Amino acid sequence: MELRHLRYFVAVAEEGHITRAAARLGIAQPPLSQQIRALEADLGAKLFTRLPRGVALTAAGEAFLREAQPVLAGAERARRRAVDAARGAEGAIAIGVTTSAVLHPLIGGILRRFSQRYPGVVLTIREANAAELTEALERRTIAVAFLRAPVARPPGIVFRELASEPLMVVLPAFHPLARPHPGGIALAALRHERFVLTRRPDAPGMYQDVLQACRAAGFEPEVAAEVGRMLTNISLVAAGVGVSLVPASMRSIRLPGVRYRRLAGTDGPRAPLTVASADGAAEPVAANLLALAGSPHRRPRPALPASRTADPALPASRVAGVALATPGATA
Amino acid sequence: MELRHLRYFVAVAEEGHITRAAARLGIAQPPLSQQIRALEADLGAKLFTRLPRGVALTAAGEAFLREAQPVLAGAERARRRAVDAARGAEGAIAIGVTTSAVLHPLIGGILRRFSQRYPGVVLTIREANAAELTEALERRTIAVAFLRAPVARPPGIVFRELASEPLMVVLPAFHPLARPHPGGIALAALRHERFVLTRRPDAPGMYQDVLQACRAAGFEPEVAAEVGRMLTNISLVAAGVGVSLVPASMRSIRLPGVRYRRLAGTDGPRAPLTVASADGAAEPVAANLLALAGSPHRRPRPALPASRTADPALPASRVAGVALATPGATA
DNA sequence: CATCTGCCATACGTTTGCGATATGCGATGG
DNA sequence: CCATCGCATATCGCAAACGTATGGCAGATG
Repeated sequence: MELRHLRYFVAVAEEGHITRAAARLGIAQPPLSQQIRALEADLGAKLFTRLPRGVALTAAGEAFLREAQPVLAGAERARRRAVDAARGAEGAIAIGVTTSAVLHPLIGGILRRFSQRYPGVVLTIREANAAELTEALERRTIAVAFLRAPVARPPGIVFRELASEPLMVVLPAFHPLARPHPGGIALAALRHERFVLTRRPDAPGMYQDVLQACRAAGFEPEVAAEVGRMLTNISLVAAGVGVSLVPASMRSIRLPGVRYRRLAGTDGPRAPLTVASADGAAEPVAANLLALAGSPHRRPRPALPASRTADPALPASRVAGVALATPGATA
Repeated sequence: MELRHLRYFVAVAEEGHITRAAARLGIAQPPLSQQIRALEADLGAKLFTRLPRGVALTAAGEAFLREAQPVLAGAERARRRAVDAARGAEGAIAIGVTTSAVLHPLIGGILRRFSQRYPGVVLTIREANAAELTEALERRTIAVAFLRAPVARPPGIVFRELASEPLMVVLPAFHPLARPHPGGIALAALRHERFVLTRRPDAPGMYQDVLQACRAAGFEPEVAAEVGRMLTNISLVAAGVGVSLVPASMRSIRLPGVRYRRLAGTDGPRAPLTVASADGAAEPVAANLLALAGSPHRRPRPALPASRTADPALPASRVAGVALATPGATA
């Protein structure tokens, strides 16, 4: 028994007529008669009673028809599911983000566009620091990670910088420097401040970048606190522990008593935004997500003439409303 | 895409190994490789990643496997359902019975054995008089009918007498003839009684038989009441309206104040038990029921030596416990 | 480091069987 | 009674499925 037999049988059953069914199937009548008889012989049961004008289903034929139709539909569904899965339009993907990365509007846009374009994909998002995400990538617990600066570069994991943005000064509202500064705050003006810095255990990253920037400005910063997450920085600044330098998009965190101020100049320290993934044969779903991250939607391309038709794209500062599913376990 | 592709794919997916799957399928390895590749080409999606040792499912393969297995199971189920339906082991049948026929132990036994042997068949039983059942057979509303004496013989309907039994006298308990009669009651002893008879409008049947028997016994019976159903006979006898003659198996109706007495002699009037059905190409389910009715289980066959091993068959007088489903409408 | 082994892919010949064309047979309808 | 309709049968051609033989690549082995 093959699917062809089922297709032919259903056609004949629906037409009640072998010749018409053959026309509908695009084959001649004799082969169709043969296939029907072969099916009957295979089952050991007559499916049709031959009438003078056409054919009619027997009780066995009725029963077989009821089962054959779902089988054919199931076969088509199997094809569709496989194709969808191959396109990456169906399936699941687990990704990881750092708190500071997910606040960047680019990431929000990527996740929003991905979930819109591939509604059949279940997106699981885990939030952790860069070191944990890198390890999760190695274990294949997650397929893609969005983070700031890489803290390790294990083999088999590729990192690609999507964007970078300047660091901003975070100040308590009562701080003298918190008043508006048209040209931004010179880094050297912070030489007597106490700093709250995000600590990445023996690893490069923004911790080093900030230190180097301060040294370039001519002073060694005094560290008031070292924290594990950049969100904590801002809390401590709000508590008056000190000042800090955070990526510009962290402004989305609008704690009371906190002010964000630009740094003076354009050559100040910057925070990268990085996507990391296993190289090798990427799963289609992950490939789609990476493709979306690789072609930043409506990123201004200076070389091109501005002839592209503007569309009602979301303002870049808005964080997209992607549903975040946080799985319980880490392993 | 054919079922063969699904069978092959599932085997390879389950084995994780083309060569082993080929052995399991009883074919050589190259054709299996070809068929898998043909399936992949047909779907336009790779289903396996070729590993140095065996193969592994891709995401598309995983999705396809989840769908392919139910499809194969569904195909096998379709085969089974068709075969069962052809055997008459599955489906539905509507039959009709008269009240007096269904009380006969033979009918009870037939229905009990049928529902035991073919538990997959939904049995619908309708109760009506012989004329209505005959018409229902013509309309194909029912497939088989069990009744007493045929009242009409339309073309295309075949009647077969299954058995016959003597009529018995039904008397009120206070009637002088109700006391035990070792040799039975002679019909002539009823010459002065008033009779309750089952009327079949302008048709042959037991009504005529009773009249003829009385005339043969030398008297014209005085009719006290004519009723439509034999069950009503007994009610009227219990009410003291008169006496009646009913088939012996009607003794199952044990109304208070009613006594059943045998008729004297062996050549008295008898009530047949008849099965009626459409001839032509009988549906398998109906054919099975007729076959069961045609080979009366454990009917004593006088010509054979009595060497058959007795089994704990039910006493012949017991009416089997078949669930009766009475459909609402007649049409 | 060279060799061997295991496994999948490719090549090619054989055969099965599907489909097309031509025709026969039975029943129906005018 | 003849024409028509519809399924069955016969025969042929060809595509495709299967088998045998062989190549190629990557681990495993000594």
